[in-house]
Amino acid sequence: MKSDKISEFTTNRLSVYLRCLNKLAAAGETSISSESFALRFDLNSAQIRKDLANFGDFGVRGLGYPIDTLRENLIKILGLDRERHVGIIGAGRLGMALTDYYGLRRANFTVSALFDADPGKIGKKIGQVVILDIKDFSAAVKKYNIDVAVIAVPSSAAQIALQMVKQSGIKAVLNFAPVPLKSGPDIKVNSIDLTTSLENLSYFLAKSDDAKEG
Amino acid sequence: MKSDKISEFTTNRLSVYLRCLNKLAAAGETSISSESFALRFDLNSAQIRKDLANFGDFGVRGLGYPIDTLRENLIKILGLDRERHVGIIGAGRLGMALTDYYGLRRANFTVSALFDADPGKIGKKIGQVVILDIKDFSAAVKKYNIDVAVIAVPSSAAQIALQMVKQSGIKAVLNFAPVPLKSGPDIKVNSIDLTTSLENLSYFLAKSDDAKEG
DNA sequence: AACTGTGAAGGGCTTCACAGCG
DNA sequence: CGCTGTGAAGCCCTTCACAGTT
Repeated sequence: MKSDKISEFTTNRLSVYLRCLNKLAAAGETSISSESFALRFDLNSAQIRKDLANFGDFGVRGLGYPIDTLRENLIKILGLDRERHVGIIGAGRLGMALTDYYGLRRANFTVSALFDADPGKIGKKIGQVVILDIKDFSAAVKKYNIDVAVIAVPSSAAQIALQMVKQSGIKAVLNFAPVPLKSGPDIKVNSIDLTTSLENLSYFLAKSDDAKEG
Repeated sequence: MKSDKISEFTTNRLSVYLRCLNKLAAAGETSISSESFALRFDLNSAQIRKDLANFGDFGVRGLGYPIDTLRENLIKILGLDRERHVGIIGAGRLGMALTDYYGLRRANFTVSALFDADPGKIGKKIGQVVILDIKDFSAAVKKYNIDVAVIAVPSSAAQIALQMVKQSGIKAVLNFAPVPLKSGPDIKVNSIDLTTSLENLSYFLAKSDDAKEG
């Protein structure tokens, strides 16, 4: 184990590995080789061995990786063994859809509150989760021990929302607004940019069109 | 202009550039240098010049890039000048939220239909968009000229959905199911993996926790 | 003088290939 | 013999540095 500086490519793959291991465990499998594991993704087996070797010697030469202990190790490495509290900023369609998104629960993330500026929304509930006034954000962060913020507001409001998040002391942010945010050090902002994904598909299709036409 | 093989890193940045240019144009700016453009993202100016130089000599030495013509060029390059028709598979919360997501319209994508297997949903409408029986998918693809599919079904159904999409002849897919899909050549599958993004945040927080504890 | 376009250098992620262990 | 763990090679993306253009 020599975890210097782990790349995001690596940790993202660990997340994928874990989901696959969960399935294998449920199917009663007890061990797997890097080679047959790699076949389940579009990966080279050395990639998998290297990824895992960053965190420990989990494998057994001649046999492969024991599934149960590898699962437990990945859960610890990814921090999925502790509960996280999430505050979602923006109670639009996206914010509401995320509120009872099962993937959050599976990652041990609990949505503690939704926030919005619209007086017509404040006080309403999405399932168990209440919509609070955005003005009470900092207070709610302390009250509910919120450690992850989700930015689900229009692009024009995203930078201000991030500013508020930073001031509240939160260190981890998931951003859905399709704008480059100035974050700064010591805080992690993961952006999910639907617009870029769509335009990337558009580029691919346009390229194919052009190839056909000449 | 020597567009051999353009990397996805490049096209994704082009998408971000374009959005910024739209803002600049709306603000009445007429030209911008790669250096001051780079400051708006976390990028090196050479990166921007190289990205653009893949597609043409859009700049003017001594002056920078004219905003209007660069915008028009990026729109053409990304294929945003032609309308695309989208079919969304899965009329759950996510599918419905996407149906009237403004980002789709902005990229010149029109949602033609939603598809679901639940008889209780079939026939209902989300705004202007009707929910069709998934069994009629291939017919609807032809009828509406659908060229982009969005997979918004549970993980367990995602691979089957993709199979159906392939058989219908669609070449571009946006997948929200957090599973590695076997796609094959000649078809482009962009996955948006919320689970990985969340677990990546979890990893970051766990690492910080550990650093504090020793 | 200002700024683009680009060959060359640099840096990082992936793949190869094999030593070493069970 | 099978499979892991890993140094070295390969490959690709980014950054540097500067010649060339207006």
